[in-house]
Amino acid sequence: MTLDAFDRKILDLLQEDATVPIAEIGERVGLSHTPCWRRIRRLEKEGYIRARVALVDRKKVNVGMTVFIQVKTPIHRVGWIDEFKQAVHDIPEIVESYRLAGEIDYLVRLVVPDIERFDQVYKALISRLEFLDLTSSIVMEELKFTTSVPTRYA
Amino acid sequence: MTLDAFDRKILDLLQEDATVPIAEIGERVGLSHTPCWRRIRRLEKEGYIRARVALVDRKKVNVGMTVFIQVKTPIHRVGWIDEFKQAVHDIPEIVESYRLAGEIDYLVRLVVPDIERFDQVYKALISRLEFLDLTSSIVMEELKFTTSVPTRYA
DNA sequence: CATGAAACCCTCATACT
DNA sequence: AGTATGAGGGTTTCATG
Repeated sequence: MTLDAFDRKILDLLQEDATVPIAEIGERVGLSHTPCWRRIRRLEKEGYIRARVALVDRKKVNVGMTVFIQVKTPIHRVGWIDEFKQAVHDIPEIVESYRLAGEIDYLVRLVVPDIERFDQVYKALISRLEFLDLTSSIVMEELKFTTSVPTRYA
Repeated sequence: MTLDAFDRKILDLLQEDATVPIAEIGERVGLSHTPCWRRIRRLEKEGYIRARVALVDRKKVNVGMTVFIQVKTPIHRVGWIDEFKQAVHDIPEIVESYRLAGEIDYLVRLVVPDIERFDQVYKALISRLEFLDLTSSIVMEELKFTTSVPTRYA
């Protein structure tokens, strides 16, 4: 099933601010409240809207520092990948992790209060399993971070 | 001002699911609804809660592919940084961008439907401004992506 | 799809223990 | 912080055009 222009506009709005009342969403996209509400319910039911969450200000909760870790995996050891996934899942400071094609095997993003705390998390990670290489890159400035995904291809 | 255990629990819950009624949040954290509501209002007022948004399923809206671009900036040209920031801001496929300390100057994450579309965005980017070096890494697997930030340091 | 109008729940506010 | 209470607003549903 495909989305029309109304659906895309609704998603765009809700991705920016999910506190807007349905009636107002309707106004903005050019729909009255009932059909607008039906569309939103459909988008939720069919899984286009994964969740509605509160975004917390990182600096306010004292995790203003972001660090990326580039991971190279040790040569084939059975179970390593599962252990790594488990570690990534367990450590709450890790907010993103991806397996990449190319030189680097995994990329990890984590948020911490400061370098000291980062070092603790880092040590906790390398004590859990072995790595071929870990390269940490400290973030100096966040240019963009949005949870809003383009809907133009939907 | 600092947060207590109640505040942290409330934030943890709202970061995972912001549709839970206040009365239920109160139950879960061990507070009755009025004080719970007061805390949430305070957390919002003081900026701990930045926004409430809908998270859209990337694959459902046809941007299932994620690519990282590692950027090396050309040697000092006035205005380059501002132009780069503007480009990052303008391109909706770019969802994250950071300035790093170390070898790589900037890291960019973007979401697209497929390699062809990525190439279009890539070309659009390099036609806007010059770069010393761009290295793209395609994401094979997303191990973790959460908007939920640890509250243990708050 | 639009309009209008219910019924219901939740939010928000207040007063008091 | 808890309990109680009430007004208001938003959500959800339905009937009608």
